[in-house]
Parts: sequence; structure tokens; C-alpha cells
Amino acid sequence: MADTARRPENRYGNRPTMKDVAARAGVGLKTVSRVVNAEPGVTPETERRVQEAIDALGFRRNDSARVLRKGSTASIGLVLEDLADPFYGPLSRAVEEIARAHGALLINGSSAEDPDREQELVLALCARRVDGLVIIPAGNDHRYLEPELKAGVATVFVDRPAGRIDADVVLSDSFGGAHDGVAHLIAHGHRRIGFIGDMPRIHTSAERLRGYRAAMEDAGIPVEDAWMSLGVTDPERVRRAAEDMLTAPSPVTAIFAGNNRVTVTVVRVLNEQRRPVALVGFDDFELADLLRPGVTVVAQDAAQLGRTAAERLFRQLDGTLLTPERIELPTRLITRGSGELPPAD
Amino acid sequence: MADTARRPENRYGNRPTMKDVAARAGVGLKTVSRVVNAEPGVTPETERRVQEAIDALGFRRNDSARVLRKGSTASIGLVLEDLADPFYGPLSRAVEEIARAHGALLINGSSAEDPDREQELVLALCARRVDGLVIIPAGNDHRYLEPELKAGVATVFVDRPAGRIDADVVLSDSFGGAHDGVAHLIAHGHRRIGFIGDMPRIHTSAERLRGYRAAMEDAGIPVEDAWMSLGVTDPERVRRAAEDMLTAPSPVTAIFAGNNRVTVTVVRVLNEQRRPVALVGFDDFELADLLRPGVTVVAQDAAQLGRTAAERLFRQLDGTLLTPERIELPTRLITRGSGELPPAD
DNA sequence: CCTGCATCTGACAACGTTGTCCAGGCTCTA
DNA sequence: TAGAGCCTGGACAACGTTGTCAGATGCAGG
Repeated sequence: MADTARRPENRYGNRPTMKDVAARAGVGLKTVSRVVNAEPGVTPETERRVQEAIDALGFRRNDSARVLRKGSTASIGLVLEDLADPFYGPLSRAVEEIARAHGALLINGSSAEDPDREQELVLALCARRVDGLVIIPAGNDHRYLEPELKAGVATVFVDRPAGRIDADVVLSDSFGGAHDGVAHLIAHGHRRIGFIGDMPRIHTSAERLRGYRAAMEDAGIPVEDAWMSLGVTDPERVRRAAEDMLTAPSPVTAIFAGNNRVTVTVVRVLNEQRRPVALVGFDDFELADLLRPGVTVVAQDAAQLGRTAAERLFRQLDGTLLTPERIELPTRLITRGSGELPPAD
Repeated sequence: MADTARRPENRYGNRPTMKDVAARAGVGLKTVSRVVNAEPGVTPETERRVQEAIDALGFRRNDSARVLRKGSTASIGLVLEDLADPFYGPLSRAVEEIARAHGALLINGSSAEDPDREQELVLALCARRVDGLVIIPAGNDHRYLEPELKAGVATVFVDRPAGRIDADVVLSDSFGGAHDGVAHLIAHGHRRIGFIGDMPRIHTSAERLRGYRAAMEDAGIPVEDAWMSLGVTDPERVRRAAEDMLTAPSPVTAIFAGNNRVTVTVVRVLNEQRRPVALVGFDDFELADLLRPGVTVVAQDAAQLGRTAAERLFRQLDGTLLTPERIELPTRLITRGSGELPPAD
């Protein structure tokens, strides 16, 4: 009875250590270490005895101790905005595959678009001594990373540049993509074009807005304030923003949506309109081709972003490095119908 | 010149330790530890000096050493099938939120539906001494986890039960959901109903197939082999399977799709058919309501699965537990049009 | 039988942190 | 002013592993 009530008192609930294995196999500690790490210089007979003890006890090497001794964790960290956002799934997966190919484990976390939380997460990863970091930044100031960079933690930013420090960054050509998308609408006869995007403090949003403005200016079309809605992300407010610009004194005949979440909401709103309104969205999304009309988008390749970033990270770690660089991947306009609707004046 | 060429020779590229901080601040090692951990018993003046040294050197505590000493890593592992699958995004995110609320970090990896890779990943996580594991199993035999369970690693399986060991599992009612979905089609007049699903060795697939058969049997409808397609996941083969059952000697008038990836492909195929074919899919997906017709689905709440599993995990860790249990969450039929089409005979 | 060499094995220190325990200095009271 | 008690700070061991190095063993050759 006293026995059943007894709980393991050690940490890890009494996990066996190499010492235990050594005792059971009747060999020295270091010999166990040799077997576990497949180092040479162990008789087959000895190895067998050790292996037997390992299996019998269910021993697993404690990597914390190993890391402490060796100095490298063979793991990298990924900090992104929201794991639930479909844009980040393929990106994350691509980074994981590259990491795996290099024998590293991926640890990831979401910043929930909160700069403080991003910093907290990054520092937690650094405390665990990850070998490198892939960061989709939420904040604008990454000077807190200076000691880490100096200490040799490989770092690559993705999707948005680092703030106030000099570091690698891999991103899509937001300016060019937005410019192309808006120019596409203009080419189809639109002149009153709305823009709905996220906060301009986010680099990609600012760039896309800039692309919108540039395309309009190139065509000599003055932009009205009522056509632009910034800092809007939650569906309710996107909906209102879209409705507002559709009923403004000079209503828009087309909308450019700054990211996939905005696009989806705008599609819902346009579905309820009597007259057709053209739409081009930034970011592709699944099923965009199945909607009626299909949604024309400016697509960026999330997986490619992840792959490029991860590869660059490991090249930093190889020492094949490399002054910080900015790598911009092109976007691709995919026409599916919604962006080719003529203006319904 | 010799100076610029010099690279840090220590591991971690010369990261400062508490000893360095202590030396710089002119205090003892343990005092630094106290400051870092906000332990009481340090004069404000001393604390200030220590803090200054920490900032100046860019010191970050080495968590490996801490873990080694303390025995708890404050981290949990999540092993899922594919991060890029939209079903797992919200699940993963939910687990992360709960972990965060408990002050734990989430480490996750994809098994790519490969049992060996699952085991490899799980053991890597165990070597890092995660406190607990949330596993979406790919394999059917988890006896390799016995030592871990014995050692007190909290473990919860999600979406599919563990194989050959006794462990907590949280899953959706696949049988009931499929039964409801198929019964719904029958209630709308269908008798020739097709089923396309994944390999029956996957528990959820087998259960959904069982639900389909049961619903048909309840209605007294004999099932023809040509109406069933199992072990089919990639789009190309799903497409062919769907086309085959639509052109069989006794062609189906409705299809039940076993998971969201299948559903999406089937939608594409049905879009190309001249006559309307009814469709109910297992798993909800974004934009299902925007398609024409909207896609009727049996929805499971991925986030809720994740939350439930994570909460249970931490209850195991609290010691508030708990013999292994099987928790089945109900599904919900969401009618949107595609499942209510009458048979076009 | 001893020497030299190669092969296998184990003792020991170190990695950076935290828990334990004790020393020294201070304040307060009698 | 002495003694008690409190507060602050530091010395030291321990966590589980790996690298270093030296000891033990076996064997061949003199």
C-alpha cells in the first residue's frame, strides 16, 4: 500500500542514466557513451552487453547534458505570426524539411503579431541555444538580437526585413506584385480602384500600398482617400471598409486586397453585390480557382520563401558566409476571372 | 589583420556565462543566479550592478545547463502529420496557446505520415526531455514509448488512438459523423452513394468507412464494390476514382468524401459534370460556403481537439490524473447545398 | 621472460546552472 | 555593549554527458 502510493522522487521520474546502464552491463561509464554514439573501439561482445542493458532499462540519452558538453544543439528556431494562417503552413513545412536534411530539429512558435511576444519567444529559443533562427518579424526593432548575432547565432528574416539591425532577409516583391496587380485592373479599364490592407507599420503592407499608389500614379489617376483602408484585418472591419468604398460618392469599380485574409472577406462582400466588382488579391489561396468568378491573385511562393531562408541559414552555419543580404523573390499574377471583369459604371 | 581573422574559438561563439557576469559585477556566481531568477535576498544596489553587467555582456542564461540541473524543460512536443495541411494549423495553434498558458514551449515536427519518421521524431523529443507529448500517430505500434510512459512523460494521442499501448486519446466521432453524413444523403433520396477515403489502416479512415457501411445497411441498401475507393489520397487518383464511380454500370448519384483533401478534389471533378451530383465531405474547410453550391460537410473542431488534448496533457503533469481515457468529440453536420441536391437519375 | 605495440577500457574533469549551507555584517534589544 | 536574529553574499557539489588521458590486457618478437 505504501508502495503503490510511492511516486518516483527523482526528476524525469527516475530515468536511467549512462551510469545505470554501465552498472547493469558491468562496464565503465565511458564505454556506454561509446556504444551510444557508435564510436569505434568497443568489442562486439561488450557492445552487445551494453545494448542489452540499454534496452532492458529503456535508456535514452539526455540531450541537455550532451548539448551542455558539446555546445551545439542541432536545432533551429522558427518564429512566425500564426501557425493557423494557411500562408505559414507550407513555409513552416519547407523550413522543417531543410532542417531535417541537415539533421536539425525545428522548434517553432507563434508571435501572434505581437512584438513583445516575438522577443520573448526569440530569447527563449536563444536560451535553449538553437543554432539558428528563422524569424517572421512582428516588431520593428531587433536590436535585442545584437548579442546573439555577435555570439554567432545564424539568423534569417523572412517576409519582412529586420528592424534596426543588419541581417539576412528573404521576402517577396510586395511592391512589384501590388503594382502589377493594380496595373492589371487599370489595363482592364478601371480607374476607381480601392485598396484594403493591413497596418502600414508592417513592411509588406506598406510596400503593397506603395505599389498601389505607384501604379495609380503611373496611369495618371489621382487616388481618393475614401478608396483606401489601412490597418484593417478582422473580417467585420474589412467588410465595412469594402462596403464603404462601394457606396462612396465616387464608388470603386475594383478592389485590390492586401493579403489573403482580406481577400476572402472581400469575396464574401462582393458576392452580395448586384453589380460585378473586379478583385485582385495579394497571396494565392486554395480553391481560389473554384469560386465564380475565379479570383485573380498576385501569388507568392511561401514554400520557396521558407526553403530559401532555411538554406541560407545553414550556409551561415557552414561558415560559407556571407554578408547580410536582401533576397527578393518575384511574385506571379494568376488570372482567373475576378481581375478581368470590366468596370460596371 | 590577425585580429580580424580571428574567430571565436569557444562553443556558442564565446557566449558569456554567469561566471563572466559575476567577475564583471564583482560579485559571486550565485548572486548572479539570484538576480537572473528574481530570487529574493539581493540588495537593490547589487542587483543594479549585476543587471548592468548582464546588459553589457549580452548574457543569456543557458537553458541546457538549467534543465540538466532542474530536471524539467518546460516544453512539450507535438508530432503531427503535415504542418502544411490546413487541418493541423488550428490544432497546432490551440496546443501552443495552452502550452504557453502553462509557461511551456512547444516543439513540433511532422511525421509525413511515415511511422519510422514518427518514432524518430518522438524519440528525439524524448531525448530533449520534453515534459509531455501530443502525438497524431502515423504508425500502429507505439510500444517503443513504454519506457517513456514509465518514466513519467505525459502523453496524449490525438485524432487516432495509440497502437498496442494504453494511453489517452482525443478524437472526433468519425463513425458517427460519417454515419450522419451518409444518412443525410439517403434522406435526400440517394441510394447509390460513393465513398472515397484514405487507407483503412488509418483509424479515422476505417471508422468513416464503417460509418458509411452502417448507414447504408440501416437503410437496407446493398453496397457495390465499385462505389468504394480506399487508400486514395493524391489528387490524380482521387479524380480517377470519382470519375470511375460516376461512370460505373450503376453510377452513383452522390459521393461521401472521407477527408478535406479528397473533398476538394471531388468538388473539382463534380464541377465538370453535366448532371448535378450530391456531395458531403468529412472535415470543414475555408470557403466551403462560397462555392456554388456550398459544400455540405461533417465538421470536426480541430482547435477543440488540440485544446482538449493539451489540457489533458497538463493535467497529467499536474498529477491530477487519471487513468488513460478515450475522449470522443462530436461532429456537426453543416448543410450548405451540395448535400441536399436530389438524385439525378 | 621481457619489451614494445596495439587495442580496449575506465577515471576524471569539464560544460553552466541551481540548491544547500555557512560566514560575516548588520540591526535590534536588554 | 553583548547576544540574538536577520539579511546578504559566496563556496561547493551536483545534474548527465563527452573529451582526454592513462591504465590494463593481449599478443608478437627478441
